[in-house]
Amino acid sequence: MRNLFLTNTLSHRKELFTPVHPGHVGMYVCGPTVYGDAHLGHARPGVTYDVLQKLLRHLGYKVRYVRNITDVGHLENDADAGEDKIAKKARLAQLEPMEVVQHYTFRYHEAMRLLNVAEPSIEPRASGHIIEQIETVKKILAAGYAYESNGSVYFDVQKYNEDYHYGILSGRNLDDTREGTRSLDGQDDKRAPYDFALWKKAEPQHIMKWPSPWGEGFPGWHLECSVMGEKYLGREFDIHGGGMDLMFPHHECEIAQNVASRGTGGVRYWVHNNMITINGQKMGKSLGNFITLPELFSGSHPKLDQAYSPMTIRFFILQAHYRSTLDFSNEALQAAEKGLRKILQAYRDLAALAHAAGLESAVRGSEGSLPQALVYGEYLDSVAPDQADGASDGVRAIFEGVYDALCDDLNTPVAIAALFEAVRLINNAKDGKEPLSRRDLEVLLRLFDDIVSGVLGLRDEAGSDDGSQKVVRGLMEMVLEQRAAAKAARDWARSDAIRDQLKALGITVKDTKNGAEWTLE
RNA sequence: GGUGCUUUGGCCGAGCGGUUAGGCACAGGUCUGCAAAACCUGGGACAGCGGUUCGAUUCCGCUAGGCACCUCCA
Repeated sequence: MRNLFLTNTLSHRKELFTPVHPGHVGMYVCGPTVYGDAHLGHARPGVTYDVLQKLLRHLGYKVRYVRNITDVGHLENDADAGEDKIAKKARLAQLEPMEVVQHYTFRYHEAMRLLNVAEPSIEPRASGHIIEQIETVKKILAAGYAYESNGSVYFDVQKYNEDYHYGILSGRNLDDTREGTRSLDGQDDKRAPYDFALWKKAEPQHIMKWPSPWGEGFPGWHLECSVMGEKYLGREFDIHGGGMDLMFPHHECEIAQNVASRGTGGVRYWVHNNMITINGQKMGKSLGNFITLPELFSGSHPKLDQAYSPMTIRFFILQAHYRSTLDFSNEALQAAEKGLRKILQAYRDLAALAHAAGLESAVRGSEGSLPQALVYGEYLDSVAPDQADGASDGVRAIFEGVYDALCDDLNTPVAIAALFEAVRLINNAKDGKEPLSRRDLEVLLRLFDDIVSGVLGLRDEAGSDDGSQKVVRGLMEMVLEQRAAAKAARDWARSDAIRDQLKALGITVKDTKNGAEWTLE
């Protein structure tokens, strides 16, 4: 099995990944709080950890991927008067909180499906784990790292910091935190401003509340991830992912809760993706500068010059390293769109070349030249080949370059650069300039199936097969025969008219040496 | 105020102590009835100032700009 290196936020350096249980990986990623549509920022962790889990599977690990849905406990702010985000949305929309949750959970799933993000193995909800959360609060109280106050329970950061290091993940100490913490009104129940809620007392008018030893209330936001991570992955598991903005306080609190309740931080590798920015500034709800995924897919936002397909968004994200900020702009998206098109076109051509050599793609259907998408929720179970024996030097270098890059802290941009080298080879072969050997074709096809389609999850949207595709192909063949006849008769007006009419339908026709080709936008 | 990150050609973005990814855009060429695509070739960058070094874009320091977290945020 190839070595995989990941940057661990705990140590601030790249570490060789070694799982707790050989051959198995437990991975937990913070999912969305479902009180609004997912925006471009949410696409980043979605895609990043999707690629990570697909790579892990491709390297031969059995992966259990847990991604939660936060449907209770996430407050507008930390003051006692802070309102639950979902309860607030429900109040404004005059809906049951669970209606809000249901609606946006569905919308989130739909956006992830379009982005070709595979379903997690388990998708637990905070509201479904109230009992477990109460049990954990009891444990922390029993250990002496929490206190009850007026029906709420708070984590005693000061006490914890005497025995452990609060700030181990984010690299700060309590004094820094103390200085920076702003004083908010209505924090009288807490002993210190940096203490955080494990259990919050519910006001009488609250809808989302549960009985507990401390009265009716609801769990604190940080608690769910500690509890559900332990429940499904064990007291010590491999990877915990999330956005960098969650590092503090969310993940810091999670570690503190873990240590206080079970004596271990619980996570071997903390992985954090960076933010997507717009005009150099973080895209976020509070800044009001975010663009939702449905808006991006339809182009319905004043900042958008056009609609961008889900695959364009996915490719755009993968062209930057996950730990760098990535700046949104129409120019960057359009460049990504063209680059993606180029890779997918080469993939089609590769499949055709391989087909001619008697080789079949593992991904596409048995006929036609379009590589088919992997079905949602599926991933290639084929394990990465160790090497590209027998291939030419150029192909071997590409093969190794791709795997080395992906295994080097998930360096997708470098892997993609190597794939563009392959595109050049494929194009040369297609033009008959420099034919690829059968073995080269075999290795490249396997690489594209495994990596482009499998791990990177880039699929050919135009070619998604829904039965009617076959009919369309037949019709196109007929139409292009008519046009070829017109051309043979040097009836340019007619041949151009056919091409223009097809163009109006979104079908681009290109004349090549081997006859006309067409692509659907 | 505290902590950390960052500054790469027209744009997006990798990377690295010595041979400087890739994509998009641009220019020239091949091909073509035209168009498009494809292919080939090309120009161009490492914020500024010092230092370490045989040699720095890469390491260190300073200056300037930008960003993130410290409050909810992927």
